[in-house]
Amino acid sequence: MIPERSAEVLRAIVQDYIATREPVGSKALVERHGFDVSAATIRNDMALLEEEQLIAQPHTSSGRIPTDRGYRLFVDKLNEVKPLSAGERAAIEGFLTDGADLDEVLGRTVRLLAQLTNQMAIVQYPTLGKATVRSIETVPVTDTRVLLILITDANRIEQHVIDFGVGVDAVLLAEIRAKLNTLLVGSSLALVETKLREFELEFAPERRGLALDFMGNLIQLVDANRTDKLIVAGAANLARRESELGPDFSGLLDAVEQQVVLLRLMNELRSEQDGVAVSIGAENAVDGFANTTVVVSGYQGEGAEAARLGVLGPTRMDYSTNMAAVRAVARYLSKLLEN
Amino acid sequence: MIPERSAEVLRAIVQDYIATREPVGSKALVERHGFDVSAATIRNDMALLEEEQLIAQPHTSSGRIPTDRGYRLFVDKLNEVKPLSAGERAAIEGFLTDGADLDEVLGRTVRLLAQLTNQMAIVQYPTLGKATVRSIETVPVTDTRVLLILITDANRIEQHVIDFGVGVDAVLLAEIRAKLNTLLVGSSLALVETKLREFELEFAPERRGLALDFMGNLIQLVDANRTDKLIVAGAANLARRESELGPDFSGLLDAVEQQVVLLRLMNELRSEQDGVAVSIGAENAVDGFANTTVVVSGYQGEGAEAARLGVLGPTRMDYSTNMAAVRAVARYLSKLLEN
DNA sequence: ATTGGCACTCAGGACTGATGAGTGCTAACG
DNA sequence: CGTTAGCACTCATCAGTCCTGAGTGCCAAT
Repeated sequence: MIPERSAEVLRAIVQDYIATREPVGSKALVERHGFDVSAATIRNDMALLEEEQLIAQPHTSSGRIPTDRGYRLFVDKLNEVKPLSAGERAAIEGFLTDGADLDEVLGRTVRLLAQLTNQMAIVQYPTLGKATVRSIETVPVTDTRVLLILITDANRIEQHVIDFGVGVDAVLLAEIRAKLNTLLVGSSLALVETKLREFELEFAPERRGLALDFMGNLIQLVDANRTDKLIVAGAANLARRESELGPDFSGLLDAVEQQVVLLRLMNELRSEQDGVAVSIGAENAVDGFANTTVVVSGYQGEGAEAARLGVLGPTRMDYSTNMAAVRAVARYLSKLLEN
Repeated sequence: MIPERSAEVLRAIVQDYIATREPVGSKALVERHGFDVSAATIRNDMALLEEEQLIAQPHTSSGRIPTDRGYRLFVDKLNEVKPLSAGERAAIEGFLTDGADLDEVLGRTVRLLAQLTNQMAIVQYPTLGKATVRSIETVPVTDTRVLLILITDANRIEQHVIDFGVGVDAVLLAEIRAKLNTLLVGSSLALVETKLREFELEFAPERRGLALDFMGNLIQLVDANRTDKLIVAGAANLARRESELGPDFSGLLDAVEQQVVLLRLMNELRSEQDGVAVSIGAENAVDGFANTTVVVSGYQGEGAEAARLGVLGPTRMDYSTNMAAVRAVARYLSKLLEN
């Protein structure tokens, strides 16, 4: 176990390093943090911390910086998530007013989070695995094309244009739609595909072409709903601190654009205390993320499964502020979506 | 007027500079480009080019680099847009297969363009000023919410959830919808707002609340359509060449995220020869874009007004390849959208 | 108009020594 | 035993110096 004062020293090192972006030495530590011991004593503590691999020296004759493990201990044990300032609370409430449109709400959320933390913000769309079908609608677009609309009880609406290639018999289409509604309304999205597979045979052969086309597209639509989707804001914030992000900054941007790595990262993080999870540096276990930290929290929409939101920045970030902001925004968003 | 050989020298300088990213000197020029004159002669030509502000010296004793004006002359007069390689053509055709969904097609397009040019790619959604209303549909979502759908003859579909706050009378809603369809089908989007304003009074006072709400949302939907919208891909390509983009790279990313500056930039560019327009460095007249070049071309969707697509990169870019790629992708996309 | 020759400029690399922040260790202290 | 003062040591950083070589501009000769 690490003695009380040594832990205090670690906390001081992390705080100073985050503030100044310079390795911090024993003398500066005593001066700036009012320790009642001499610099030499602090040095002994630092030797201990170094043995535990919580801090490291960039060069032999330089001060110390926290390691990933050091940040981890700081986040887990030493860091008190400070409450947001009144201004920040006001910003959240002002920004996240109600709006019927999910896209719009999430778009505002992600920009708010980026602005609040000065990091890159990420919001994952609610996954719909547990949502159920409320209704299936069709709207003719041209004589060969039909807009297929899927409405779920999570108030989410997905649509897709089907191009049948040939002229569509409106009556037949209406019949198919009615049958599918009867079959599917109220059932969970996860079950739609199996139900449809069983249902195929109920159509007379001469109608089957159209029906199959229809159902194929419906399955796609459901799948599209289950595929996770991210929106991102504040790439510029990342660029501004590029030097702290290691050599492969463009690879990072690539990963963000591809989304797949980010999704994995967010989904692997199970939130611990306070609903906020943090993954630091090498813990990310992804190429190019060695110098980045991801702060994530979950949020819930009505009916929808939990999804996640968070920020991404250099390991040398302000953990207090960012964790507080992520937590607060996640809560507000959950509240907002419940209406 | 600039003599034949001097122009040739400028072309050689631009090509070498783009290839090597180093200032190019007279001797290297003679060696690599088979000029039949001595280095001293080339130096005289360079002195002339410098007088015309087409090239400049970073340091007194260094080779020359092209100025914005130099690039401009190169693009206008000296550059032959080279045809795409067979592989590139294949990539375009393979990538841009048909798909009924506009979002999807444009998304694929922008990624393709980013990959083809190794720059950041931008695609503007087709503006709908000249499109006409094909139909207006409504789909109930909950008892207080209705999905409003606007379908235009440009095969574009926009939808928005209206939250009436109170329970909706389905019959009344259907009536309103029918009336609006009668009124608006076939009329251009630009006229929708005026027509609606005149129409307001035709509803009996007790029905007016619902109708006004409905019509207000419809106007918003049309407006949303006229507001230009961009999608972007390949930010990582930009980051990879950050050093060439001047000091304020993060400002650039900011501008891209805000979109408004980019939109202005794209819309100000009127394409000249070959349908491809180029704006170089200071010509952009926007803060932070001093070291970037924007290559833009227009494309047309059926019925829709021309929109634009292009790439953004450092002034020191491969103009031939990028102009060719932008032109080719714009053409393919136009062809694709006509179906 | 072109060319060879030549003096000149200057960025960049290599080397130097001084500075100072910061360290680890040891011996003394309470 | 924890703490402290003292001290020798390390090493990044900075400024200064010198050197080299690529590249130039100009001039007189062709």
